[in-house]
Formats: sequence, C-alpha cells, structure tokens
Amino acid sequence: MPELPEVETTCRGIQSIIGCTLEHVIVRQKQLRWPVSQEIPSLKNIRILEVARRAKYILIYTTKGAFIIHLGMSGRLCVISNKLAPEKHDHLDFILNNGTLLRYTDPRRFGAVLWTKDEPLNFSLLAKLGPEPLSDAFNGQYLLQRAQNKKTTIKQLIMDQNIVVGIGNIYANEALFTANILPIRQSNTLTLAECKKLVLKIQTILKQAILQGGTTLRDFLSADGKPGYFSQKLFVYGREDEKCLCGTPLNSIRVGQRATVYCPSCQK
DNA sequence: ATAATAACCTGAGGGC
DNA sequence: TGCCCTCAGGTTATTA
Repeated sequence: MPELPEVETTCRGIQSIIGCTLEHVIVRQKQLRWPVSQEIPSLKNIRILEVARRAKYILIYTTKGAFIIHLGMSGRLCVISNKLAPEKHDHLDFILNNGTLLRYTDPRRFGAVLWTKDEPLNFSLLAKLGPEPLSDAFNGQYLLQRAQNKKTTIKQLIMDQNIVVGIGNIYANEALFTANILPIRQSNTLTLAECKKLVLKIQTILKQAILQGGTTLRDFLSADGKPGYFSQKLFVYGREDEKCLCGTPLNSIRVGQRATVYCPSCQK
C-alpha cells in the first residue's frame, strides 16, 4: 500500500487519537517484519501526545516513549469503535479511553510495530534516512551530487531511502515519466537541469497524490475507510498494455526486480 | 565499498 | 473446482 502520500494520508487520518489515553495494546500476531517490541503488551495508561510521519514511518509519541510503525506492502491503520471484532489479519489493537481503538492490519506482515523510550528519529532504522522529498534539502544540486560516482539506474537511486525518502515504485515510475527521463539511465549521466526537473516533478506528483488521498490500487484505504483517488491520474504505472498520451505503446521492463513502465518516445 | 538477488509473507488472478 | 505459476505501494540480509 504505502508510499509517502499513503502514509501521510494515514497519518492525517488517525490524528483523533492525540490526547487520548492508551489503556493497553492487544498483540495477536507479533511475527511481523521484526517481532513486535516486547514491552508493548505490558504498556498501560499512557497519554498520546503527537502523531507524526518521517519517511514511510508513522511515529506515535506518548508520555513514556514512542511507537514506530511501518506499513510494509499491505499494512493499514484505522481508528474504529472498540466493539468491532478483529478479523484474520488484524494484528494489533491500541485500546483508547474514548470507546475507540487504533487497529493495525497487515496481510503480508512486511510492516513493523516497534517501541522506543528514546527519540525515535535516532532509532537505528531512522537515523540514516535521506531528506524528506518535500523539504528544501532535496533539490537539484543535492540529487546531482548523490548521483555522481554511482552505477545504479536513476530509478533505483530515487527509490533508495538513504538518498531521498518516501518514493516507491508507483511514484518513481510516474515522476520519471513526467520528467521525461528513462528509468534505466545510469544516474551519473544526469545533468543538473535534469536533476532539477526530476526533483520538481517528484515534489509535484507527491503533493498532488497527498491532495487526492493517496493511490488505491488494490486494498489501500485511508484511516476513515475511503480509497485514494490518485490512481485516476497515473500516466504509466499499471498501464503496460496501453499507449502513452503521445500514441506510442508503453514499454514494460524490470528494474531491480520491480515493474517498470515508460514511454520510449517521451523519455530519454 | 558497491551492486545485484534472495528472503520475508499472504492473496489475487490467469492458464491449463 | 483445483493446482501451479506470477505478481503485488517495501526493506533488510546475504552474496558476488
């Protein structure tokens, strides 16, 4: 489900938990990407102070520490009535004091629910992440510098969370299309002008997707159960058997084991 | 040190 | 209907 716009949508959708007291957490399945932190089942009556996003991680700050949550490929968070019975893949419930609970669902279990008493931004998984794509730190000069001396393709570079965070397979395909750059270009062949354009297109596409509530391909639903509408605006992703707007049939290849679609005419 | 690729899971969809 | 194969918004661990 989740690239930056979907995680941001989820984050905004669960803001109602701020100020609530977390009475306790029910863990039904602790076997996720990493085991659910051992301390979590014994947490009792702590106040939720803030909900924030860093990269594709959702951070829930409390008076005693912070939860670090990643949605993996198929994870979901939603705030619902505490009377709704859990289903097969509902792995954790965060029981709140106002009759609701925050439920974590994840069929493929590639996500993670971790706990730290310290500042979560210093947590090992978060410490070495690249800049946020919508921040000033992510600009053409920066991307050009990071693209030097690298043999990887430009698509793999922008999906590398140590270079820039938040971009996954959908938005990498879309941004490269709108920037007119071939996904398989070796990153060190990009000019400054191309880097600037790519940064701008990445930012534009992410902002648009956030406004639309993210992209729903199969099963993404925001915290209030609504789908995202950005899939209506995808130019190349998932359109491998169709033609580009210019009339040229789109090409479909694999780059770093990920489905990659591009227009051989519009992208150079 | 850097770059490919294998691995972690479940479910959906297509072909036979 | 069922079985087998491939694929899926991600990221780390292992190998070359």
